[in-house]
Amino acid sequence: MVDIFKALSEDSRLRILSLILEGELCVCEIEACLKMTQSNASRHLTVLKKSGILESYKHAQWTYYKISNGFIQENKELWEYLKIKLIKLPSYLSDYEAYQKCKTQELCNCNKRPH
Amino acid sequence: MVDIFKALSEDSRLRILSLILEGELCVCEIEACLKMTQSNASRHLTVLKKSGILESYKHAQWTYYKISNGFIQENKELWEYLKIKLIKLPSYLSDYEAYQKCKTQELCNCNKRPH
DNA sequence: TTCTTATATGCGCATATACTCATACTATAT
DNA sequence: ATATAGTATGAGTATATGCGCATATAAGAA
Repeated sequence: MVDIFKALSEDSRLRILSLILEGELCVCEIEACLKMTQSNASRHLTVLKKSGILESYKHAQWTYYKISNGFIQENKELWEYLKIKLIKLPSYLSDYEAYQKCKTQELCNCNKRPH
Repeated sequence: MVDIFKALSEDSRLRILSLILEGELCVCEIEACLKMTQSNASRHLTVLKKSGILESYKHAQWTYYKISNGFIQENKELWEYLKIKLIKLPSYLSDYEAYQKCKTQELCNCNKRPH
């Protein structure tokens, strides 16, 4: 329980989650949308994964992160809370715009994703 | 949002909350039930209050802390989550026993509380 | 093979957090 | 006024966390 809250108690990680609500993302997309360094993006995603909130799979060079089904099932109320509150973050509007741009610009080639 | 999660990302503070679910408590009760130093108890309660999760009132020498109504109203889903999960903490059983003992032993005179 | 791309991680630094001890503050009791 | 009880907070210390930089690893492309 503490691990989940620790993972959630950082601005950058909440911003990451607010975008992952829209669907799975790879590290380079986070890096581009949220303008953070690659190592920083990777570390935050690792924290979120270790807490059980995210899960990941690899395809080619890319690691795709998405919300863990197990997390949703075991933390229904918290998940509902996050869905409501994350899109109300002050950063969300501009982050979501950047996310839309990323999608059209295909900054990395990760749109080759299997799903 | 981050402030709430930061306040929740510490074991002692979750234990404090698990007891405050039962009703309001003063600092010396936390101190006695959870066997922490007075300053430690006070600081954790201050963190929880600053995050908006707890509110407090003073009566005589005592400061009583309880869940903030505003917090409950503005964070319904999170509050539901906490009510379910806090009593499942590994520490809860023995903490709750200590809490019961405190109540009967009247360790401090704070049972003179107005409510 | 060698080069490129995407990701993960070791290291060092700066800052944040939690703890203890001592002390200040506040309200009551004598 | 002085003593006592409950609480809050400053100072110092130890640990945790987040960051950038450099590098390692892994998978594809040329």
